Amino acid sequence: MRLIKRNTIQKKWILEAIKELNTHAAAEEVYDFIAKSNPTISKGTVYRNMSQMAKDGELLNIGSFLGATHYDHNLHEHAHFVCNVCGMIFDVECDENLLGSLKDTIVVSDEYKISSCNVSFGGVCAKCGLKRETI
Amino acid sequence: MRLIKRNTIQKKWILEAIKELNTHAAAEEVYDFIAKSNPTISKGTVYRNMSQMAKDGELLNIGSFLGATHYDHNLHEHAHFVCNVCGMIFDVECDENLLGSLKDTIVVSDEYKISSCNVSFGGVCAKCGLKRETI
DNA sequence: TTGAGTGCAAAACGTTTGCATATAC
DNA sequence: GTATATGCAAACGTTTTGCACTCAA
Repeated sequence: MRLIKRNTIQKKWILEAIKELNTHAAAEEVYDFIAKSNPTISKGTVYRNMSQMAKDGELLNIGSFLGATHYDHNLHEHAHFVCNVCGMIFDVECDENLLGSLKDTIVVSDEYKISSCNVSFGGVCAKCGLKRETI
Repeated sequence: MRLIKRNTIQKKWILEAIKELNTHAAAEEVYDFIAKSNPTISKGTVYRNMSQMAKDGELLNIGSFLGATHYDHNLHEHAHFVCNVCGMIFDVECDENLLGSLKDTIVVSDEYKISSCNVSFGGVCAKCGLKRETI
């Protein structure tokens, strides 16, 4: 277990970037965004911090889509829609009670202890759907 | 669009392997399993077939966990639990109606068209929980 | 002062791809 | 016979890692 935790400026940049981007960003996007104003930051630092922050509950790991792991600064439990064409991720407005109660309704098992719940939908977004029709 | 589809022996091996393994296998595991008896099969073929079979609905892509994409031969809609320590994946018995109705209850949006739904839980399985206690 | 965290570069990992060959139809 | 699917190996993009150095506490 980690006992001491330092507040580095890099970690501050990363949290700010995810919030400002507001696109359920992957590490690469966050790195690119920060590097514009602070080109000395390293990719390793971004990857290291983002996965640690997810473990610490400061970010939500919402899953791996189209090859990259995406994070959410919105810690409130909610679902996502992922466009399988362009990779765009939308927040999904679904029955809050239903989603919230999903965890409680599962049959209790002594095989595992649940600590997180991930609901994601896949499909095609309106923009990509239109593009396809015109081809 | 693919017009013709051939039934190769490799595809047969792959489907058999996933069913026999019955572990929500990733491509690497399937390759290793087949290679024991048929060492000439190539990884590229396994990857190509598994992703195509998922698109065709012959397999279910249940998501990317701990770095690899996992598939299910059980096409019936159900949820999964993933152990964040050992990567073991369990089928989760949860209220069937609840899971089935989740898709229907989401607020209709003209931003996207949903075609798949993925529910996964994360945590620690009993085996890994025990190991931790003894450390 | 000191060790947690950084920057850098190399490597690891899962996956995709190009191409000549083999094979299902 | 023909074009799809294969085997192989090289390449790709994401992520992890080792190491010397920096800087927050």
